[in-house]
Parts: sequence; C-alpha cells; structure tokens
Amino acid sequence: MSARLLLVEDDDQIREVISDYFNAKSEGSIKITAASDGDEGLNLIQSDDFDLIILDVMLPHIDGFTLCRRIRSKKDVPVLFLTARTSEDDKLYGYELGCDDYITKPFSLAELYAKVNALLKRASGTVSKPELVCGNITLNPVTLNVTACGKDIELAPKEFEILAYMMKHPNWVISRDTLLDMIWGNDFYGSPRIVDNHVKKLRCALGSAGTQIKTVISKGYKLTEE
Amino acid sequence: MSARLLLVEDDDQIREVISDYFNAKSEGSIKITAASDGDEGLNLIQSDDFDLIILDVMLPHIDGFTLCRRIRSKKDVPVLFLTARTSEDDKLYGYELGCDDYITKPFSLAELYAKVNALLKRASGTVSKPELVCGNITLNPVTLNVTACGKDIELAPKEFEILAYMMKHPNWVISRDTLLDMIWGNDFYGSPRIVDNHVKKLRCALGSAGTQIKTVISKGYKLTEE
DNA sequence: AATAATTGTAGCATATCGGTGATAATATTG
DNA sequence: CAATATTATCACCGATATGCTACAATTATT
Repeated sequence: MSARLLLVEDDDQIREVISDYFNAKSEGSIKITAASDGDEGLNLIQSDDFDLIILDVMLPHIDGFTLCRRIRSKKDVPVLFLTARTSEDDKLYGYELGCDDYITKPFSLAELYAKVNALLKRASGTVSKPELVCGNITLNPVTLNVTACGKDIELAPKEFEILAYMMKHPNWVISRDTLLDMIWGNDFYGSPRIVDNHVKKLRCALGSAGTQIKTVISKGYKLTEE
Repeated sequence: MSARLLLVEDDDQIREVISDYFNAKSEGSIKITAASDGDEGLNLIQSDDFDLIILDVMLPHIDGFTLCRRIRSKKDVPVLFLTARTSEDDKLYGYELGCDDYITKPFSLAELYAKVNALLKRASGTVSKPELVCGNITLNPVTLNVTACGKDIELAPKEFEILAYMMKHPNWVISRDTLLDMIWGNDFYGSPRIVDNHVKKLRCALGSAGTQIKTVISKGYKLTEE
C-alpha cells in the first residue's frame, strides 16, 4: 500500500522529524509533502491529490479548523489534527470530527504513525468503523485486521480474542480467570496457565509492540500504551 | 429505557452539538434539557426530576464542584463532570466522586454517549464501584490501577490490598491486627510487625504521596488526604 | 487420509514476593 | 534525661508466580 500525506505544520523542527520518521519507517511507501502554513497547504491540495492530511490546529494566520472546512469544500479527504492539550480542547470538542481524528501533543512518533496507518486503512475501506488503537497496536473489529508498529500481523484465533478483549479495555488489569470466562467460556476446566501460553505467543506475534502487554503479578495482564 | 438528562454548559455551540447528537442517537429515548449557567441549572433541578446531570466544571460565576454539592443537598442524582485535562486535574482528584464520574476534553460524542449510558445503567442497577480517590492517590477497584500524583504505580499484591483497604476507609485509624484479619485472614499467626514491612514498601512505591500514610503510634496506620 | 495449524499440558528455570529476625531510629513515659 | 515502648529499615531465604520450552491432543485444511 502506498499513500501520499500532506503535513501542514509551522514548526520547522517538528515538520522535519515527522517527515524523516515516516520516510524511514514506511520505507518509502508513504510519501510526505510538507507545508509550513495554511495558504501553501491549500495550494498543494488543489494541485495534488492526498490520501490524508495532518493538520496542526495552531497555525499562523488561520486556524486548523477553518482550514479544514476549506479543504472539505474542495476535496473529501480525511484529516488528522495535531493539537496541544489545554489550549484547543474546547474548540476541538465542539468540532464535529466526522471521519477525522486527532492526536494530542505531546505524542510519540510511533503513535502518530500507528494512527495514520489506521486512518489510511479506514479510508480505503468501506465503512468508517472506529478502529481500536493502543500505542503501537491497532485492531479493527470489523475487518479483523491487526497491526503492530504499522505492520500487519497474523494472529491465531485465541491470540486475537485475547488481544481484542484487552484492546477494548486498555489499561485494565485483566485476570486470567476473566479471560478464561470471556474467551473460553464456562465450560473450560483446565489450568489458568494456558493463558500465559497464549499471551506469550501473542507477545511474540506482536514483535516489539509485545511489550505493551504487561504482567501484573498475582493479578493478571494489562495492555498499556507503551 | 427512557431517561431525562440535564446539561449545564455555558458554551452555546457545545450545548447544541451534544443535544443534537443525543436526540439523534437515542431516537428520543433520552431527553436533554440544557442550562447555560449554574443558577438556571439549580432552578431546573428543583422543578424537574433528572436521571443524570452533565456538568461542565468551568462555569461562569460558579464552579462545577460547588454546584454539584448544592445539587446534592437537594437531590441524590448522579453527575458526570466535563473537564479539561490539565487545569482541573487537581481539584478533580481531591474531589470525592461518590457515584459520579468525569470525562476529560477532548472526547468524542460517541464516548460521551457511551459513558452516559453506562452511568444510567449503573444508577438504575445495583452498584458498580467508582474509582477511589484520596488526596493524590487513586485506586480503581475495577481496573486495579493505582496512581500517585497522576502517575501509574505498580504494587505488589499485599501492598495493593493494604492500600485498597485504607482507600475504602480514608482517615480511619486501622490497627495492624485489623489489617492482618482483613488481608491475611484468620490462619496467620506471625508477628504484626510484618505489616510495618509492607507499609514501608507501600510508602516507597507511592513516592511523594507515601506521606499520606500516617503512623498513629500504638494504634496503627491512617490514610489521609495530605 | 495426510498434513498443517492451533490448542492444551507438564515441568523446569527464573523472577518476584512474602515472612523472619535483628538492629537502628523514633516516640513516650516517668 | 534516662528508661521503655513502639516503629522503621534491612538483608536474607523460602514460597509463590510467571516465563519458557517441548510435546501431545485436537482441530482445520488440502
């Protein structure tokens, strides 16, 4: 899958960091064009086609939401907002996000990358069913796709179900018994150690994102964003 | 299920967006009445019955927590706070939530909708335990997460149980024997000094919030809000 | 039916936790 | 201030929980 992104961001440093990261991580399959202000961004949108636009809410001269509306009047392209937490909360939450999404600063590049991939996939698909995202992992309950660090992952059924349950309850400490109840059902009378086993395989399958599954001794497991 | 909601929020736009969303989504089964300031809200509460109140913490003239206390003096109705993240965190933590909950901006309308439904269900049903808060410490009996000064804390089982017991009885002086009974059970015949040991580790784990556990000489321990 | 993939079991290695006792530090009492 | 009682802290080792591996049993696929 190849995609073209437009990044509208006034801070030179951030622009560069994001561009570099995406170039390296996607190995060229994602191409980023950068604009430093709204006008430049609008011009690029008219002359080029993009699959996704990353938009800083705080831009000089024009704010991201206004720019977004202008973009929408020309093209129907998904927008991912970059926003600082306090200052733009109110506007953001009054804004009808539609099929868009937002990410609040500070954020990790990996997180941004994961979210972008999720949005791209969502946009290319049919329905805009919300995708579960937790740190570097995404799980789509409709398409049943799982990605870790932007890459597609194949999971065995049990592994998938465990991950899905955890993704629905991020940061919850989930006991082995709970998992046995929810996934195996009431008619399973084996040892809870079986959960360990599948969790182990799940961690492996997730690669470096496997560390997001934390063990909480004597309690169970917990899926975290890091 | 049909429910009446009161929304107290000064921003016209937000009020409208929320009202519209709930009307559309619930297909009329949830009726929202909106108030733009605290006084109007109080009047409505006296004249009407509501199943849930959504309260912006930042209101002109009066803050949400104060308003909430006044509401409580009249009616025992669950309250959902809307709060921006950084600015109101401290107050929120110090506030005894009771059967209430809060949601931080920015949030999606779907998220708010889900939370409201959860609260309504909880209120109509029996009980679902809310998060315990004491000073800078929070403990969620459902997710088993513990935070101190806003940061997630990892606790060993015994430490967790001791803290949980104390959080359920803030400001009580709890004897070592009581803790031994409640946590170790009747089949423990060692020395009560063991409690000291775990309390020590607990204090360490809590970092600067560890000072909230006070020793009451010859009596036991006490968890305070400072 | 044969093969492959997945699931469940068992056991050992390893990390973490819990309890003990001694000693230091602190508070209380006379 | 000295004597006493109470609590804090530490290091140690046994107990417990988890990670990991290999293999058997089951199920799905061809």
